[in-house]
Amino acid sequence: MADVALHAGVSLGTVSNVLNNPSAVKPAKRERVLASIRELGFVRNQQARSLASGRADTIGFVVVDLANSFFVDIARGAEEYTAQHGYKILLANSDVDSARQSTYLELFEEFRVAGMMLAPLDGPLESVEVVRGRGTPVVQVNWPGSDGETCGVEVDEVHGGRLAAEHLIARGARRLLFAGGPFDLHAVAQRLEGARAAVRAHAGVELEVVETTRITVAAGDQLGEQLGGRAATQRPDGLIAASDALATGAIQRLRSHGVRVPEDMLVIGYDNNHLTADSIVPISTISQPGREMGQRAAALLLEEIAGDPEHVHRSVLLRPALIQRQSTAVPEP
Amino acid sequence: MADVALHAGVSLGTVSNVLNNPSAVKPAKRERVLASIRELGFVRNQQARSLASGRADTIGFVVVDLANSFFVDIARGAEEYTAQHGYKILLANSDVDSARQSTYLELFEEFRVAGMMLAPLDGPLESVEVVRGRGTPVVQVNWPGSDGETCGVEVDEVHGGRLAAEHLIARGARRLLFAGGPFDLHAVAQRLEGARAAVRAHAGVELEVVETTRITVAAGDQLGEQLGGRAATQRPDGLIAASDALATGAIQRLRSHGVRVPEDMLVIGYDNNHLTADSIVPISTISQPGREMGQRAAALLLEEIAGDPEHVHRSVLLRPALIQRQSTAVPEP
DNA sequence: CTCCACTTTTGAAGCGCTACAAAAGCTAAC
DNA sequence: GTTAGCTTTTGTAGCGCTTCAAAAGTGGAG
Repeated sequence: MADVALHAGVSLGTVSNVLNNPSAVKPAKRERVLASIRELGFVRNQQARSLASGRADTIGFVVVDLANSFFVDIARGAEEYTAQHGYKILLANSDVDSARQSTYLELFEEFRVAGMMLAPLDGPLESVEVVRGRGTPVVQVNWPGSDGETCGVEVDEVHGGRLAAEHLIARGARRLLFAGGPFDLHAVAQRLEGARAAVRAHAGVELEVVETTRITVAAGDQLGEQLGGRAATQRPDGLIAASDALATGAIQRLRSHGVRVPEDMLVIGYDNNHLTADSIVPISTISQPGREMGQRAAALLLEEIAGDPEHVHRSVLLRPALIQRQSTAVPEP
Repeated sequence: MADVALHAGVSLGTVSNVLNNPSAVKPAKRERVLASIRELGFVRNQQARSLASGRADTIGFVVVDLANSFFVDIARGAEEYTAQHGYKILLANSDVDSARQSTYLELFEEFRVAGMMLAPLDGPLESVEVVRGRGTPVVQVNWPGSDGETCGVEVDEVHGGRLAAEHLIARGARRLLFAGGPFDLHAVAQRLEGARAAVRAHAGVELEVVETTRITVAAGDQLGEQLGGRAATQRPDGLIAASDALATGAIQRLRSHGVRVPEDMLVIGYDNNHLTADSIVPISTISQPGREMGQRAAALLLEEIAGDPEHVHRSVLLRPALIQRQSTAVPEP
C-alpha cells in the first residue's frame, strides 16, 4: 500500500480512504490512486486489514457432508443471503468426522471469522459451546439451537414422518412398514415418531418397524431382500423409508423378487435427493427446504454478528413438504 | 498473547516459542505457559500470525460445482493429501458462475493463502493468470495446465470416449449413437473424439452423433423421446451418453416407448455419479478417479508452495476406467 | 484581507504476532 | 575462581493495514 501511495503521490492514509471510504476523497485524487492500484497490481491484505480494524467479512460454514446435495442446497441459500450483505462464505467439509469438525471450527476461530455456521454431526457439540463462549457467533443448521444459548434452524422431522405415513394411508395402504436407523439418529427417531402418530390417528392401519444399520442404498438392498423373501401376505403394502437412498435400494431389490412398485407396494422416501427424481421409478419423497434453511440461518447469524441488543437466541422450525411421484401413484386399473 | 505471558510470568517471546518452537523452551516453563493458555482460553490469531511470519498453512479450493459428487471426491482427495503435510483446505463453490469464480479467487488472494486449487468453468481463465502473476501458486484440476505456466491434473477424456465405444462394440452393438452437448464443452468434444476413433477402428460399425443442449436428466428425457419416436430399424443399438444424467433421462423415457435396456439398446453413461449405481437399471459408465485427481493436484501444489527450484510446471493425465453394470449386460437368451 | 466553518489530507499509534539479536543462565574445564 | 561454549529467555523491530487527531486547504461572509 505504501508503494501505491508513493506512486500516486499521496499519503498512506489517503490510499486507505480510497479503499474504505471513497466518498471522503476528492474524485481527481481518487482516480489517481485507483490508477496506481491497477498499474501496480495491488491486492489488499485481508489479514492486516482485519487485524487492524478488528472486523471481518467472512463467515465459516462447517458442513457435515458435502456429498449430500441437501447440505449443498443449504450452503447455497446461506451464500445468497450473506452475499447481499457483503459477507463471503468459506466452506469446510467435516465429512461426518467429529475430529475434523472440531479442527475446522478451531481453524475458523483462529482466522477470526465474523461468525460461523455449522451443520453438525448428530449430537450436541461441546466445541460449539467453547467457541461461542469465546465470543464468535455460531448458528446451527439442521439442528436445534441449544436452548437459549444458540440459534438454530431445523426441519420438523416429526411432521415429515407424519406426512409420509398419511400419504400412504390416503393412497390405500393399510399395513405400513417404517424402515430406517440406527434409531439413535435424531432425525430418524423423529420421523418414526411422526409416522407412529399418523398411524394412531387412523383405525385399521398397522405399523411395523424395522431398524436398519444405516440409511444407505446398501442398507435398502438388505431391506429389500428381507421383504422380498416374505410371503406376499406377510409383506407390507406401504413402505416408509427414512431416506431416499434406502428407498432406492429397497425398490431395486424388491423388483428382483417380483414385487412391483407401486402396484404391489407403495414406497415413499425422504430427503428429495437428486437421485429420487432421476430414478427409473421416480420416488415420492419428503422434501426439506434446504435453500430456505440456509437463508434463515444466515439471517440469524448476521443478526448476531451485528450485535443487535434485541437479539434473542431462537430456533426456527421449518416444515418439510410432500412430493408425489410414481412410487406412490395409484395403479392403473 | 500478552495476557498469557503475564499470567505465566514469562515474556511474550517465550509464549511465541511455546507455540511455534516448543523444543526450545524448558519443559517446566513450557508446561506453565500451556496451563495459562488453557486457563485463559487463548486462541492464537492466525491473521497476525501469518502477517508477521509471511507464511500460511491454508489452501483455497474453488470448485465449479459442489453439487456434483465428482468434485466432492476431488476435494476429499486433496484434503487427505494436504492434511498429511499440515495444510488445511477451505472450499468455495463457484456454482458454475464465472463472476463468483473470480470473486473467490480474489478472496483467497486477499487472504494470502499459501496456494490455490481451481476446478474451473470450461475455458481458460484470465483471472488465474493474474493471480499466478502476482505470485500465488495455482493448480488446475480437471483441466490441463496452461502450457508451461501452470500445473494441472486432468483426465484423458478421449480415452474415456474410446473405452465407452469399444465396450458397446464388444457387446455386439453396430449402430452407435453418441449424444451430448453442447460440443463446445471441452470434455464432451473430447469424449466424442474418442468414440469416433474407436468406431473408425472397427469395420462395419456406424456412429451417429446427436448434439444435445445440455447433459442433464432433462436433456436425456428429450433424447429418449426423439429416439423412442423412431421406427425400430432406425434406432441405434448402442447409446453412448456423455453423462450419467443424460443416460438416466434417456433410459427412463425410452422405457415409456417400450424400448428396453439393455435388451433392445445398450446404454453407457459417463462420470460414475452416485445416481448411476443407484438407479433401477444400474448404468454402465466411465469412472473418473476423482480422489486421485485431488491427491495429485495437491501434491503438485505443495511442490510449488515449497518453492522447489526444480519444480517444472506440468499436466498430469489420468485414465478413466470402465465400470460395467446392467445397462450393457448381454441379454439372457 | 480576515475569520470561521467546512472539507480533505496527513502522520503516527496500534492490531497480535514472529524473528532475531542481545542478554542472561548454566556447565564444565582449566 | 575464571572462562569458554552452551542453552534459554527477553526485548524489540517490523508485517500491512485502519483509525483518528491534527494539520492543511477551501471558500464564503464580513
